[in-house]
Amino acid sequence: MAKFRQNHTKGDRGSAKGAGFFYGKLIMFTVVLVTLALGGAKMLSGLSLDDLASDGEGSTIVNNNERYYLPTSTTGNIAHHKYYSLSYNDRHEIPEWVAYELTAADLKVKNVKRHRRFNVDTAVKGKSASHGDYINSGYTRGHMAPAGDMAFNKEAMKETFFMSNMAPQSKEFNAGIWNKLEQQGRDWAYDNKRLFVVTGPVINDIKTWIGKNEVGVPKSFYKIYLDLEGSEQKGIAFLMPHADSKRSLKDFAVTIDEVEEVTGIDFFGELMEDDLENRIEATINLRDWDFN
DNA sequence: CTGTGGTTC
DNA sequence: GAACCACAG
Repeated sequence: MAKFRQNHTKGDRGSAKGAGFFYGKLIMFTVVLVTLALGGAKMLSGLSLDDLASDGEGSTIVNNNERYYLPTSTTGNIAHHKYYSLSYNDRHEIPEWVAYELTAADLKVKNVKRHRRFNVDTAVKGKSASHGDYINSGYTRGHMAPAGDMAFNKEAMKETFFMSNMAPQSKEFNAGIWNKLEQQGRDWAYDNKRLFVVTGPVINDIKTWIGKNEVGVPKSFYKIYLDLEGSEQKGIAFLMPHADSKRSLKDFAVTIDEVEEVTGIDFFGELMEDDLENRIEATINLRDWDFN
């Protein structure tokens, strides 16, 4: 558990320019240090984050000035932004996962106005979807890291409007049950003080492509909430068909293991002790989560 | 909250 | 381009 959060403070964030190099070095250093500390006897000097990720080792990131262990990447195309990290699939031009922390403290901050402009994410490699790909496609740009989760800070919200954070969603789904799930997550973060959130489309199940850049339209989406702060450490996952529904969110709850099987991603392999990981990932404890 | 389009400067 | 209002779910 102590491995989840490190002793960084919110005040010592690097300035915008030049921070990338510093963080790059810092991340590489911490990856090596932590991996060795975890008992890995491998020679890791010189390995980059992407090497580790594509080796299925997971990775770490200084995000919100705290260090997190991230899911494995099937593409090795990881981008670390100031307020979230993502693994990008440039074939379909959508992320395979977007990960960040969601805290009660952030949710208490007065909301900033919704950002409008969508920007190409220069931190990911390969093709990017454009604004135009979504226009008149019948699909809206669905945030994986929701703007509503990053409303504590103008810059954080702006980051959620990177095209790399988008996946095509029908407006009914986006504003419907998906929105409901996001709101439920904010309520849980408020109650549990701090959640770790991983969200994405199911990449290997694309139903069609839109726009000149042929952006993949997923058949389903997942979202995982992990709570390591409370007395009862717990996790819950949701797997949702890409269609609006009037059913209860409970009907879409699955184990983290199930999402891992469907996506081929190892979400918390480096995050927890094996026995804790196994218990949390194999179990759905609906009673531990207070549904609205 | 999730999105959209249109207008103004 | 950014800021603003208005609309729909």
